[in-house]
Amino acid sequence: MSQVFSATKMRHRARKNFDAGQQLCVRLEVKPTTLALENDTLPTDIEPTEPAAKPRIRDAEATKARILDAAKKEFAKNGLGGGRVDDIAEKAKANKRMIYHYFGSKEGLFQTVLENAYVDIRTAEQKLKLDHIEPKQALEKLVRFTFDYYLKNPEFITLVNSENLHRAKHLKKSEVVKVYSRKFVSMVENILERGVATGVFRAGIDPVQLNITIAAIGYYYMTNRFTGSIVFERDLMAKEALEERLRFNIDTILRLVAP
Amino acid sequence: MSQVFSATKMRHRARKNFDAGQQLCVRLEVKPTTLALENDTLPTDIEPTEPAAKPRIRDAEATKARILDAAKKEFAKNGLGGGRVDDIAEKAKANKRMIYHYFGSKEGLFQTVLENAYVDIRTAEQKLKLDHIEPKQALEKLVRFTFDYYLKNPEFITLVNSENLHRAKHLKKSEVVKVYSRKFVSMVENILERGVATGVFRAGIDPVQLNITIAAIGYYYMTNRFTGSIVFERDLMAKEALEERLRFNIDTILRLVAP
DNA sequence: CCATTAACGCACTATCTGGTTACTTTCTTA
DNA sequence: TAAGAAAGTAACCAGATAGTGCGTTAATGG
Repeated sequence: MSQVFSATKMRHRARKNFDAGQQLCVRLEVKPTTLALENDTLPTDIEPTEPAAKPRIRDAEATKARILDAAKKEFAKNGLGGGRVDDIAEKAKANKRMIYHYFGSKEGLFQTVLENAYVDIRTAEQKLKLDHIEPKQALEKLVRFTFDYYLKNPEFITLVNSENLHRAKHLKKSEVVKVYSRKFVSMVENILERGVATGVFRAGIDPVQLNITIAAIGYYYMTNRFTGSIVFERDLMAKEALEERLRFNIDTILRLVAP
Repeated sequence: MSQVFSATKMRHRARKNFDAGQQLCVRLEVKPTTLALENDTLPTDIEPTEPAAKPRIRDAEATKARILDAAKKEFAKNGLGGGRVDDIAEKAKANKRMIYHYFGSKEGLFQTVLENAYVDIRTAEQKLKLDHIEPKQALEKLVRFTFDYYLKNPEFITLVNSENLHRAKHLKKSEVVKVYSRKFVSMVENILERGVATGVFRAGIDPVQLNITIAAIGYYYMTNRFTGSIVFERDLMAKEALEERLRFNIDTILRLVAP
């Protein structure tokens, strides 16, 4: 009857196996985890899931990181509105209070997650060092990278979609993102200029429009992979389908910039 | 003190200006709308928003339509998870009970809204009669239509995004959508074939890939109009920006299919 | 004109959910 | 090593929120 659970587990149970009118009583019987051993003689049917007094180590940075990671997954899966703070805390193996301590609110947490996501992709793009590669190859590499990045980081797409549903109110506040974006645009601008000079690209192409198009042909394919697979009656995520799409995308962009 | 509200309004007030422990008493004093005039001498400060005993007309189809319209707006604005059934009922000037009567559940309502959205765009596409136009012009017309449709019906985009967040579980159940989609793909296929025959298009282009690309370059621009305006530091929704983007898109597609 | 049916509406519930209060425990440093 | 700061925790709450039971009212058809 009086099995000992960790307090967290208990709360979880109380929520799932809800028995109207009793939940409060059950909760109040529970003692904090660390005090559990103060009770008098314990029954023998206790499972020793918690070997001894676990020497809990404190690490603010690690906890923050775990929360951010869990939040990224949760928001990516369910959006900002559908994401649950309780679930994030549980997945991060952190107390919900910590989330409010470090990030202030659910929206504050979302903003940090989103900001990090943008910094991540922009950083990865800078690492490509496209300025040092021949223009045509640089462009192909960028198309390939963009497609692969969306493929391997589908959370990025879902987070951005969520943010657009909220009219970019969180991103507006971020100054870092603007700095990174400027660098990115000028990178593509540089490729175009070099290509025009060599005569491999035609002149007069707006780097922003080109950027948008490169992102679009990959982004749309990924974000609509579920409805797309139904509408077009083929598995858009099959290996061959992905390879075919990437080839098509590279072809599209190279034809677009060709003289 | 004893102002007369419609029962619906009253409920709304009770929720916003919540005063714990009193809401029930307030509610119970309220009489149904049609009985409001049975009360004794009315105070003079009543605004005659409801002229007399309104002869409420019954129309199942009209009510359903109002619910669907309100639901489309609500789901488009807040997603499936963020959309509120109470708000839909209020906006539709219908009772929440009717939503469950006609659509079974929140998800059932969403599914109907989504299905209608797909049927709407596919119907509009069929009306273009692209089979009877010269291939090059047909393709340009399709690119233009797609872009304009997204521009004028932003709900379509948000609904599709929401559906993809839920891995297309609702669309999977819809047979109508598949039939309409098939027609659409074969329409583009026909344009391509005719163009190849005339020699204005190159051979070997997959109509599905072309379709995806045409959709992508418009869809991405619209769905990311908020974050995009920040990242690229220009108002993507300004008149000139929209015109420039459309020109760029037409150019992209025509260069893609050119021999 | 009456009775059946279908449209409509109110009050209510079980449960969830973001956020907070009021602590305890561990770490750091003076 | 004492004491303050920082990290961590459980319990709790007010206000939503999807969904329902059951009664009322208008249309319909015999």
